[in-house]
Amino acid sequence: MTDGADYNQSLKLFIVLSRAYKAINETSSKFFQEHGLNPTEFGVLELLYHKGKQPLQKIGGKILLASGSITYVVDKLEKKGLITRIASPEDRRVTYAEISEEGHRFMSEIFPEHEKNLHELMTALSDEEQKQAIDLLKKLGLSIKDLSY
Amino acid sequence: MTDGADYNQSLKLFIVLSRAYKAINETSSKFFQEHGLNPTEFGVLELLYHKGKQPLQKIGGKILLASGSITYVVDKLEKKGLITRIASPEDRRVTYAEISEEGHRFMSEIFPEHEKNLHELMTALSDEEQKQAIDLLKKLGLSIKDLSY
DNA sequence: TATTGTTATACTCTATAACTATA
DNA sequence: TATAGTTATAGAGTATAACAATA
Repeated sequence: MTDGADYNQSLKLFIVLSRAYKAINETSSKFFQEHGLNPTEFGVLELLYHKGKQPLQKIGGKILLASGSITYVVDKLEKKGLITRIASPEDRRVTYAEISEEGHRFMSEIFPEHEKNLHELMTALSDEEQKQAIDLLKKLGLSIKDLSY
Repeated sequence: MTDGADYNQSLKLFIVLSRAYKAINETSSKFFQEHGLNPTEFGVLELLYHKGKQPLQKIGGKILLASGSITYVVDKLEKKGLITRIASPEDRRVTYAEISEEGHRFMSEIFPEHEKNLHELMTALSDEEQKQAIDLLKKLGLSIKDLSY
């Protein structure tokens, strides 16, 4: 195989990867929006739902958002009553965001629905094919992360 | 296998798919930006580079952008000297966007570099694994598109 | 001095609606 | 009437920089 063909195959992989991602993401985003959230807000809420309270700083790191933007997103979620700010007793510079009772109830309802939606979108692939795809994409994603250091 | 486990696997596939896509996309976006373009502008330019001149209307359809937004993007590319507007002789309502000589030179330089970057990002997967990934993702992407009709 | 989070501000991108000109 | 593209406008989301409080 020539290098040219190789390049072409990588481009093709990028294209099908983009299309699959965008198709799924579009569906998910619509779902979030129906529940009054944008993808960033859902991401923060999901983080707090699954990993417990987090310093704002840390949320910014995980969601890749500047500190000023975190304040903006956290404000919005707090105004919706889905999270609360909690001052850290150890370090008074630090503020935690924690999911509220209402937020927890909310996520308990919509997260399984989100999972179900994803499951339905994935039914084109058999169980075994999904496993293969997961392995390949995990390998790919991890290696790229390594490259970017 | 229970339904629960199934759902979990779909979620996992979504997560690794998102991570891989975002990692690649971030790298590509940075590359575009280094050359003065955002991903949308690159997308339009790539379309014109590979498919020849297109009515603005049609560009909007392919890139999924409202007509007012297309005007905005095309304006920017035109100001950069990378494309030109051409009035249609047959239907005077129609305007084509065509890549300029400068735009063509520009793409002849950066597109192969873009491909090379992608190729390097994909080297974690063997030739055979890339083929598998392409098949799986194509299958997935197509089926989701079908679902959304 | 460095770090956390907030505030103020500006910018980019996109959508919408009203419009012009053509068909 | 319908369509293509433009213009004007507004809004969401993000980044940046200056700042206050704390370490």
